[in-house]
Amino acid sequence: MVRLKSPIRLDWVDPAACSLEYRLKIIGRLPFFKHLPAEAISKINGLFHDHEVSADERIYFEGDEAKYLYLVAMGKVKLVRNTDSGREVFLDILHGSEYFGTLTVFGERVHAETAIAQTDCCILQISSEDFERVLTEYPDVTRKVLGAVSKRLTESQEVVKQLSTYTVEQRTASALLRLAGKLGEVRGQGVLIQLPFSRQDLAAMTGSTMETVSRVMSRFAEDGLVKSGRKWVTIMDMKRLEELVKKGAVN
Amino acid sequence: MVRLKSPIRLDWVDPAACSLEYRLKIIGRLPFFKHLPAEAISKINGLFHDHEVSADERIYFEGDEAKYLYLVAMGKVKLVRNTDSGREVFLDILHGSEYFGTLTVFGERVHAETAIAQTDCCILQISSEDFERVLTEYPDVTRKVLGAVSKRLTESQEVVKQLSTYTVEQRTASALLRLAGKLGEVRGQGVLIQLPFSRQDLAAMTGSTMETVSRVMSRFAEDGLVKSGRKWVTIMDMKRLEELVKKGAVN
DNA sequence: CGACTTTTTGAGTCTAGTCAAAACATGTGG
DNA sequence: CCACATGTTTTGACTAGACTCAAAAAGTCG
Repeated sequence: MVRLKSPIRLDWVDPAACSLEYRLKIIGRLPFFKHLPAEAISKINGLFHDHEVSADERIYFEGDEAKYLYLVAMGKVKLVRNTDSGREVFLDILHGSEYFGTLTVFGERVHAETAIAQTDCCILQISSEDFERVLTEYPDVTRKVLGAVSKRLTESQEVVKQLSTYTVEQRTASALLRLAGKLGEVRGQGVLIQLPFSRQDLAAMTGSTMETVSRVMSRFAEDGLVKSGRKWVTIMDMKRLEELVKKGAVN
Repeated sequence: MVRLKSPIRLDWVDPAACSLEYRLKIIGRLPFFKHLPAEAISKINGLFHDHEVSADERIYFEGDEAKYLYLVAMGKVKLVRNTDSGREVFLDILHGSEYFGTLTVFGERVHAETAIAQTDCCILQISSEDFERVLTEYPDVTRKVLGAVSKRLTESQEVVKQLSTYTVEQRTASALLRLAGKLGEVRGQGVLIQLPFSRQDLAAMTGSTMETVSRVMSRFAEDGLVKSGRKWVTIMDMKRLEELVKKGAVN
């Protein structure tokens, strides 16, 4: 079997700068703010503080007091839960203009998950009190936030279903498709997933182990479904991957 | 091994009647309405329609258009998702004064799950439009609803974590404790779970199979952790079950 | 008392986990 | 630009937890 040596270059935009203009763009793109007029966005912007985080740094820990709502301005953030035995369970990956952080406004006192910068990031944060003020001033925002949280609930339930009934192979295929849907970038024949993630990460996403995922990926590569290397994956055959998720076996 | 012959009687209150008084009590107990004054509750009550459902009947199906928000007035309702292969994945069990149904207001168009009456039930329902009117009239209700949905998200993520890392034994113990927390009733030495549920149901809750769950339950019974029979379970030793969830083995 | 469901148990198989070692990729400094 | 140090990925061998199929046993209800 031919092994590929880094056929694809991942090029990272180094953040380092969250200009005012950029902040406004990010905030204005949020599903629950995007319907607001420019002045409102500008006013809300004043309530956010920015904050650089380098790859692998923790933004907050499970159990920390939930004081802020965060936005990803640049880079990617992953949400995980740690088990008592130290294993990491992947919950979600976030990028441009997505929010995270369990807000006190939402009824929870502490963060239920840990947020880790998957790449170098620029993060915006707003305090619980300030956010509450925004909700009071713009009541329709609350409804949009409700929609956003509902959507995450639905997604989480989908993961529950998959973990309950799919094999590691199916879960892996499904995870790759989800990532491609969110972070995919067409590159020649395939779709490159614009995110550096290891077999360990993929194992956390699928509730499996590094070794098993590695075996699955090797099989996928042999069958021409993907190409991959150290911390990168390109999907070469979406269609067959999708079929595999449904039917549960490589044809 | 000694086998027990129905040591406990499950007595079911037959619904058949959702009196006005009872309806008001149910609606007023909802986490997102309970802070409202009696007149408001009474007014909101007028927007709800009641509706009897017998055990095992479907209230709505996954994929159905999401037109109503539902409340459990009497009885228990379970939420499941069906896999393509027909397997049932358990999501949640609801009883007195809990809501269900993905609302269009929440941003989703169709129900993501199927709702099944686990016992005979009395269900209250309100249309999407009417509920939206309530939200507009009482803005703080929206915030409470947000809290309720957030809580479910957190719970769902906990299930994801458990499915990813726990053994069937741990998941079974955890499921029993969760049920006991919600529906438990002290009976002599133990805590009876006030819900008729089969091994099949327990398998759906733990992402496992009837047979495996049966074996686990037999072991639990031998070790004096539970007593159980056809469609009922009594927990005899909470503490050891809890330890088992954490440590992962019967000491 | 049957007829029907649900639960239990057994035997065999397989998926996926563990432990361990080798192969490979990447970045650094000489 | 190469050689090495380090982290990542692959592969192998073994084991164990959980699934499948099948049949017997136990409850439940009319």
